[in-house]
Amino acid sequence: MLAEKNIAMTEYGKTRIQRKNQAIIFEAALDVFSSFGFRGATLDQIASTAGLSKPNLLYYYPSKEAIHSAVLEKLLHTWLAPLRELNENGDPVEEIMIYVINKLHAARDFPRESRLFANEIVQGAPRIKSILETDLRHLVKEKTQILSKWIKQGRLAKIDPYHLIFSIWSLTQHYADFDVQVQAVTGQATSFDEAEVFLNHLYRRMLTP
Amino acid sequence: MLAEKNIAMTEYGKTRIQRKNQAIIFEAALDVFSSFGFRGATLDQIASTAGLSKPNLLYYYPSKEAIHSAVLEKLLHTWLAPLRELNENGDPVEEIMIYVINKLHAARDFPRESRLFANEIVQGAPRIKSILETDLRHLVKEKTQILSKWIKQGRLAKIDPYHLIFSIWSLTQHYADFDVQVQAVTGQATSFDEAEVFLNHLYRRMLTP
DNA sequence: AAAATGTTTGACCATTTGGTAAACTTGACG
DNA sequence: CGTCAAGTTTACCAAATGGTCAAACATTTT
Repeated sequence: MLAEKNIAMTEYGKTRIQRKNQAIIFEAALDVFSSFGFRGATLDQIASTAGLSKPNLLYYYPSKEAIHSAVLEKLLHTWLAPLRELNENGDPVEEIMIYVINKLHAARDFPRESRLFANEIVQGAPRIKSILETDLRHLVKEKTQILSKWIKQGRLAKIDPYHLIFSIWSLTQHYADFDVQVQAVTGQATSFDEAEVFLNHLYRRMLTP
Repeated sequence: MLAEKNIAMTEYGKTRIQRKNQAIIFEAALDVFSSFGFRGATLDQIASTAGLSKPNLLYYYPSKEAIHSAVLEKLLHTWLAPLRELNENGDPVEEIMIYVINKLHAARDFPRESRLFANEIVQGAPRIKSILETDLRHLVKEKTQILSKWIKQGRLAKIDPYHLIFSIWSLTQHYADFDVQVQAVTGQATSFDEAEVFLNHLYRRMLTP
């Protein structure tokens, strides 16, 4: 019955205490997994970050894997939201700029989420490969078709739509994932305002037909 | 005397066997560390990849840390080489294009090195932060001054030189570090030729004054 | 060939780590 | 208030892991 309960709880907590502790664990896990990757993170670390005991963690989630999956899955959804909003009926360059800036702000506001992702993918995405190959792939395909249409209509410069999307992911997430490097090189806290100016210049120049 | 010997050997092997085995270990360690990160990698894994026993590994390197450091340090040197070649006396746009393409080819030809780096930095660069803050920082500063000069001379579009360099790192290494994602989304092996066309378009458009 | 030096291995150790069992405490509720 | 379920903790376990060591095995030197 423990198992059933835990599976059920993964999606929606039931009691007040369950809700609270699951949120706490979720936060702690995000913190630790994003800093150290799956194998680098330990249950003790997550437990102590959450202010709970290790067996107590395992009362709410059946295993380390389960915690990681829970965090990762919830993330995927919100992480892809900005791309979903790319609107066929808007102005091509402006629509893409909105997407770029949204992604940049996501990197600024949710760096842990970005790094969790980066950790997973750099190591071969063992736990989310299948999702990338289905959900993400379909979403991207859908959006590249819009981009291709715009290009055919002469409203967008002739560029490879897939590589355009990759470039947006890469350039925006870089400010979260490689933040240490950016800070080490500039000697200051990362300026997302500067980044915004830069990306604005880059994409307008590149995309205008 | 073991310790002394090992330290000395780290840089240049002495006997024939030392040279051979150190090269083998180095390769194996690069393989394993780049796939799983520092904590995700195990000595047993490295040993079996190298075709040696674990104690035998530790005969050549005093610790897991030491192996990792050795690999990482040797890498840093070659990894930064392309940027060093940015030549003040060349044509601005062409010089940058050469750098971009060199970096792209490095990502294509040395993906393990790129991923090792990515793993390290995503997790806060605990082992190379100091190098980033000194060597890398100085090198980048030097090169941004060249870029700034070119901009002032009107030979390059007005963009932030630091962010230009970040963008090059980000866009090129993306094809190595996030290769799984690229392949999952496109459904094919990553086409570096397409990437080259894309980056060529992007940077020429962006940089031409 | 003997001695000296270099290389490899099997057996072992201490610590860490994911996970469990059972006792104990707390809270919900009639 | 008393009972029962929910929640928490203490003590523990087995496997994995980084690392040691002395003995065995090779290779080179004399």
